[in-house]
Order: sequence, then structure tokens, then C-alpha cells
Amino acid sequence: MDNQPGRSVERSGGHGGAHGGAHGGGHSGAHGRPVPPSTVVRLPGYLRALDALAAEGVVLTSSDELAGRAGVNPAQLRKDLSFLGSYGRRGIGYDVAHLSEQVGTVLGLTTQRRVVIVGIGNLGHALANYSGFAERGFAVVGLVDADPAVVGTTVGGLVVQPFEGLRSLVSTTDASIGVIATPAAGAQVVCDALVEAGIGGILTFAPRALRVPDGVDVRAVDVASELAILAFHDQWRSATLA
Amino acid sequence: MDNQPGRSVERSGGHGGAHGGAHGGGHSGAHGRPVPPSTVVRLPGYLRALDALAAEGVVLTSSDELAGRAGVNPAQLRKDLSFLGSYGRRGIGYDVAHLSEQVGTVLGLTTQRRVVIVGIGNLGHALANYSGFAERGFAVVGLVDADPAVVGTTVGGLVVQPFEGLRSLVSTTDASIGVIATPAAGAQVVCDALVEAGIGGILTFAPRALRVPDGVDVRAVDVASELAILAFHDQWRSATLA
DNA sequence: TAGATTGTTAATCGATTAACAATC
DNA sequence: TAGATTGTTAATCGATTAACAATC
Repeated sequence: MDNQPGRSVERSGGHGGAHGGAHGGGHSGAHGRPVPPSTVVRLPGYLRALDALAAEGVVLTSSDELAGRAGVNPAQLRKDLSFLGSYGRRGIGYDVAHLSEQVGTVLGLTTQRRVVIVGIGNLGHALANYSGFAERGFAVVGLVDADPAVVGTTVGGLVVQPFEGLRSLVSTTDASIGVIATPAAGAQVVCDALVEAGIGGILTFAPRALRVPDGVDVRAVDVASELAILAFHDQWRSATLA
Repeated sequence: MDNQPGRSVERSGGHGGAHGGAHGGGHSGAHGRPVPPSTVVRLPGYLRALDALAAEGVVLTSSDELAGRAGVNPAQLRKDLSFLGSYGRRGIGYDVAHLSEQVGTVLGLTTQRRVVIVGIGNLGHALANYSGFAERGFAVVGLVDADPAVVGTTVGGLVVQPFEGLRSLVSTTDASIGVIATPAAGAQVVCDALVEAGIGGILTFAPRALRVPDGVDVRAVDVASELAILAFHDQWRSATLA
């Protein structure tokens, strides 16, 4: 469980390096066929669209309708779903409730996962109070901050713990996912501590690439990078107008 | 400038549909060669790594070093940079300051862009106070919320405006980028209003696909989806251990 | 049966990577 | 010159899309 010198590094917005861990191959769906990474990242969008349909009382949908809602090509939707199994009926379509359940199962949302948030600044506050966690079966079970002025305060019903308590917090709560909401400078130290504590999946908001050992999965959300990408397109709009 | 029935829909974490606007082709780099989308999304990461090197006083770097910092393959880094022009020297490497400037220019970060944030809840607060905007040359010039209890309050030095004032706010400030930090239910209405007001790039945090007309660029950050993707890998770790 | 719609195949397209000639 | 490192080519790989047979 030693935190070896990082072998893989997360790529902004992408996967962390290797998450394959033991068996090397990709993760399999119901068919036994592996589900490609590009498909996995679209599944949550399908689930969202399915839940919206269900909320509207729609019972049956088609690849055309569902793809339209999710913003993808119908052929791509069908191909993506085919990696999970055969959950539609030719000539008929997909049962909304059933497909939603299947997609949720494939994504591993049937088991509750416990989340620890490190860095309780503005963003950490927002995340600690974010209702989206519970809606998808995630439980925020711990908050950690390095600032003594923040430690001991209550946020979203949880008392903020000191950084030194991270390891025991993770093991006593059996958390498997860590969220890094610290400034960039502290992110790697926090990441190392999370990995050391046994966390297997990390969502980071810090604008910095993180080194993690094989088998640890990192997803990065970087607001500044997203804005820069918008700026790239924006300058082309301006140039084209002029 | 009418907001036509949406033709394209953003994909979670990806591009909005078409941003090509007038000319259909991709956006060109210094060479006149178009810069592929996959390259554009990595450029901010390179810029980050370059700035970190500069802060450490490093003057010259190699594709190996820079790629290591950014978490990509050195061959990929060189290929990406080759779309921008020839900014390295064979046998020598890249001048950190010069390359940083070139990448920043290509991304359109030399011109200040003005940003309006809609939805001043927990997340909107965090964003309004986020220093990362200014560091990359973005100026937050307006805050908007639909809740009368929030309108009129001061956040990050700006007075929150009512939703009805969005259009005039955008035109008087000449904002080109809009950030949506509202609940999912209101996101499409806000999006439509931003487009109608002339906004060309949108960063949304609402967990919902947005319809936008051609030429409007949408980037979506969805925390719940990111967690779901982590859950997918997490379940495979558990299964492999057991 | 006729119409609709899936699941899958095959074709296209784009992205990644390795290899290496160019050149500092 | 010898060593280092880029920029580019060519090979590989994976993802997207169109088309259609299967089938409800």
C-alpha cells in the first residue's frame, strides 16, 4: 500500500492513467464484452435523460428520442447500449425504467459509495452542500481541511477534520472516493495522502496534473481550462465576424 | 439573432455541437493548419505546466519533461505543438517563456474576455470569488439570479442583478462568455436567454444537456457524472480484489 | 403483412504512438 | 563529430457513423 513514485499522471478532463489494476483488460459489461472508455463517459448522460423521461411519465422510448435528449447520434447510442447487453426490443424501443436500472447497475450506482472531501473553501462548501451526491447514491462521509480556523466547524452537517485525521477518517468510514477542492499548491500532497489511505478514485478540482500509482483513477475538473477552450472558439467567432 | 429551435446539443464534458460558425472548417493555428479539437483541449494543460516551470525558474524544457508534467506522451505533445507552429529547436528543446506565450496566444488568452455568471447559489458564490478567472485574463463582469432574496446582494464585489436584466447586462458589459450555475430545471431557459443576449460560449454546471443553435459553444462540467464514472471503475476494483 | 426500430456489421474518420530523418 | 531533441511521417489503434438484416 506504499505510495510509490507516481507512474501515471491524470490528464485534464480525461482518465487517470491506468485503472485496469489487476487484470489489464477493460471492464466488462453484461455481455462480457468490455465497455470502451468513450462509452463509459456517456452513460451518465443517458441515465440523466432516462430519468428525465421517467419523471415526465414516459414509459417507452426510442434510440432517436433518447439520443436527442442526451445530445448524441442515435447510432452511437445504440452502439453504446449494445456493450451493456440487449435491453431494447426491435420495432418497439426501450423500456425507460428497465434501461435506467440497467445503466445504473453497469455504472455501479446500486452500491452506495462513500466520499471524503478535502479542502473546505468556497468550492468545498458548495460541494459539501451539493444535493447531487445523494441523488446518485453517494454519501459524503467526511470533510477535511488543513486550516485550523476551518477545522471543527460544521459544514453540511459534518464537522471538519484536520488533515492529520485523513487516514483514520478514510478507514473508519470506508470511503472509496476522494474529492480534492484545495488550491493547486496542496493538491499533490492531498492526493498522496488519499492514495496512501486506500482511496481508489479521485475527483480533483485543483488546476494541476496529479501523479497517482497504477490502479488509482483520477478525474479532473478544471474551470480555468474550460474557459480557455471557450476562449479559443470565441476568438474565432470574433475573427470571423470582423 | 433569434434563438432558433436548438439544432445542436451539448455533450457532457465534450464540445457543444457545432462551433464552426461561418466557415465550416476547423480553427487554424499559426501554420494555417487547423488545430484538432483533441489538441485544443490539451493546450490549457500545457500552458499550466509551462507556467509551473517558469515559476521554478526553468528557462528551457524538452518534450519529455513538459509531457511528463502535463501527463501526456511526449510524441503527442510534439504533435500537438506542431499544429501551432515550430516553436522548439532540434537538439535543444523549447524556450519556456516563448512557448507559453505562443500557446496563450493560440488559445486566445491575450484578449481579455468578459464573463457573466447566472445562478448565485453555493456554486455561483464559489465561482464569483474564484481567482482562477483573473489569472487567465477572464473578468467576471456580472452576476445574475432569479431569486429576489439574492438580487441586490453583493458577491465578490458585484451586485447581483435580476434575471430580467440579463440581456442589457450582457450588451452593456460586452460579455462573450456565460456561466450557468443554476439548478438543472432552469438551465435551458437561462441558456436560451444567454444566447439571445449574444453570448457565444457557455460553461454549464447544470446536470442537463443544453440545446443551442449552431455557432454557440457549450462546455459542460457535471460533478455527478464524474462521480458516476469513478463509481464504474470503483466497482471493478472491488470485484477484482474480492 | 407493412411499418418501425433495434443490434450489429462494415466503412469512415480521427486520434495516438512509434520511428526516424532533419538539425541544433 | 557525437549526442540530443525536434517536427513529421507512417502505422496503429479506437471511436463514430451509416447502412441494413433481424425481428417485433
